[in-house]
Amino acid sequence: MQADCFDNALQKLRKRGFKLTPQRRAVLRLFCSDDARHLTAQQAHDAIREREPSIGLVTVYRSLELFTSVEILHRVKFNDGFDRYERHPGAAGHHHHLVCAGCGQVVEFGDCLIRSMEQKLEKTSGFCIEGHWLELIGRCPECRGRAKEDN
Amino acid sequence: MQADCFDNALQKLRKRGFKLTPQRRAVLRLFCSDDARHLTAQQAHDAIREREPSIGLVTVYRSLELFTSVEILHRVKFNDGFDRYERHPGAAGHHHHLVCAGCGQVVEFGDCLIRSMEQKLEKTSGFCIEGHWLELIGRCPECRGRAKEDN
DNA sequence: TGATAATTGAAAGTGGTTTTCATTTGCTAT
DNA sequence: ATAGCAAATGAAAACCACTTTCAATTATCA
Repeated sequence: MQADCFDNALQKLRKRGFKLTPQRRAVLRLFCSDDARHLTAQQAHDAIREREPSIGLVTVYRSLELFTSVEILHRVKFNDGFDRYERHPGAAGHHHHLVCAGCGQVVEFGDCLIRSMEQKLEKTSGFCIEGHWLELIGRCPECRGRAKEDN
Repeated sequence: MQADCFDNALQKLRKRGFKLTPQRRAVLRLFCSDDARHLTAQQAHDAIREREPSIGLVTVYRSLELFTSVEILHRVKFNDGFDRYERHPGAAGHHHHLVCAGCGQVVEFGDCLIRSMEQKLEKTSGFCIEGHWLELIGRCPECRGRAKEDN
């Protein structure tokens, strides 16, 4: 749990006139904890209910939407149909995701090689490129080991 | 309409024991036409109904699913929530999509720069990378012009 | 401390896609 | 040709992640 993360977010909400409810604090607390990464709304709801059993899934959805709109969180549309949320990376934190096809764990990586591809493409297509979306799918070391055993 | 495309697909279905119904022929005919690219199920249904008014949307979905499973078509999960289908690119035809944020038109491009990124990442992460998914979002020349006029 | 507008939770709604089920239809063996 | 049968179709209902509605609650401020 990073205290700055939590306090900065609270201040951001207060400054914009949003109410600081226990439910919103609970969602913030979760995403400011060190191990909360790439959570789906359902996963976040499950985690929060351990401390706050009465919180509704709908409220989690609404909090995630609100926090995304004020750039406290960042919404990532994964190809499995579940949106995921992570702390907003800020100006310098652009990255992509490597997802394990076996266990679903997610590893982040930078986008060092995409910019040059975009520049080439802008010349050949005439498009002005505004953003990109990259996801790699693979198998983590543990799941590769397990696959070998199964054979 | 490319005759080989159509005939090859029919033969593939027959070989695997699937029935050659008028509905399946109609879906194949559409996707073997030269201008059919990146169609959603709804778009395909609309197009097919002009010649085959009685075909149901459900049957189109089922045909697209079947053709994807036997690698006649390729399903692309776009971030706008609509799956799109295109002719299966075969061994050498791997590519990605550049989507115009204004009009939605789609341009394909090769993936020349991704392999080297993947190799680097396999070393640092220990993952065995099995696939990737890349979509660029931009604005085509026409939509850029229109945006200027509006200002 | 009370007024009030925002927030919450439960239930209902959305929209793309899939499943169910009764009917129809290609295909194969006669 | 044609009967028999499994596979395919169409319509309606179900699915499922997510969003909206609405009445009840609550954080904030005068």
